[in-house]
Amino acid sequence: MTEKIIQDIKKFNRFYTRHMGLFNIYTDESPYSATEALILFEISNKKDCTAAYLSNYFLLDKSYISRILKHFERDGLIAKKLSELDRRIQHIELTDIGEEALKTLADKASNTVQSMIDKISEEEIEIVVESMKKIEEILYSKTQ
Amino acid sequence: MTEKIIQDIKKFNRFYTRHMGLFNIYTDESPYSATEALILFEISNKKDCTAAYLSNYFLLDKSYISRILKHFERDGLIAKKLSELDRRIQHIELTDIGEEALKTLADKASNTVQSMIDKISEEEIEIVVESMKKIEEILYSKTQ
DNA sequence: TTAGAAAGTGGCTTTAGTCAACTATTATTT
DNA sequence: AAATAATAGTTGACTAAAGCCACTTTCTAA
Repeated sequence: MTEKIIQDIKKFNRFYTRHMGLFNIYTDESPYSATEALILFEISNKKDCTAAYLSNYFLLDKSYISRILKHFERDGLIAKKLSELDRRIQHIELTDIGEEALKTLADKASNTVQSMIDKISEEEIEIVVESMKKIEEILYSKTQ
Repeated sequence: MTEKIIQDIKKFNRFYTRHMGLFNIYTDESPYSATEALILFEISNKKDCTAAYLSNYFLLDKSYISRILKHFERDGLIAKKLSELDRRIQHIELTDIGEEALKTLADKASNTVQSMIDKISEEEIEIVVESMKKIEEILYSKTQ
C-alpha cells in the first residue's frame, strides 16, 4: 500500500473538510448549530434513541449531550421517556415540533447542497454521487 | 435535478463528517488543533502566504488567525516578514522548526489514514481513491 | 450483600471562534 | 493635494462549543 495513496486520501480529506466549511456559511442563521442539527437528525432516524447512544455515536462528552437534549426538551423538540426495563435509561423521541424544526434545518441543508452543485452538469453530478456512494459503501462496511 | 441526488449528497456529507471525526480521535494528543494543523499545512504550501489570505481561505475571523499566527511565531514555527511593496502586509513562512512540527502532524495524519483503511483490500482502496479524485476534480473546478 | 459499572446531571473550566475598536498603511475620491 | 475609504493586522472582551469532574440513581457482576 503506497504512501501516495495515503497522501491522496489526506488531500481529499483537506479538500472536503474545507469544501463543507465553505458551504456551511449559507446556513448559519439557524438557532441550532451543525452538531445540534445532526443530533436532531439522528434522533429522528434512530429507533430507541438514548443519550448514551448519541454520545457514543458522535463521540461527544455525555454531559454535553445531556445539556443539548435538555435544551431540545425545553424548546419542545423532543420528549424523554424513562425506560421501564432499566430506569437509568431515557428513550428520546422527536415531537411534532421537533419534526418541524428538523424539516427546516433539512431544507436549509438541501439549499446548501443545491448551491454547491449549481454550476455542475447533470452528468458530472451523477459522477459525484456515484463516487460518494462507492466511498461510503467501502468505508462504511469497515467501521461498523 | 432530482431531490434524491440532494439527499444522497447530504447523506454522504453526514457520513464523511462523522467518519473524519471518528478518525480524529487518534490524533488528538497533539499540541495543535485540527484547524492549526491545516493552517500550518497551508502556510507550508502557499507561496507568499499572508494572514489575510489564510482568513479568506479558511473563512475564519482575521483576529483569530492573527492570534494563531502569534502563537506559531512565539513557538518558533513561523517567521513574519513585512512586505516591501505594501507595509500593511506580512509574508509568512515556516521555519525549520515549523517544518518539523508539520512533519510530526503529517505523520500522525498518515497513521490515521492508515488505520482508516486498514482492513480494506488494495482493490477497494483503489476505488475509494479514484472516487475521491473524481469528486474533488468536479467540485473543485466549480469553487475556484 | 457489596462493589463496580452505566446512565444521566450540574458546576466549572477550557478551547475555539466572533465582535468591535483600534493603528498603520495604501487606494480612491473629491 | 487633501480628505475619505478600504485593507491588513492587532488586541480586548466576549460568546459558543465542548470537555472534565464529581455526583446520584439504577443495574450488573462478583
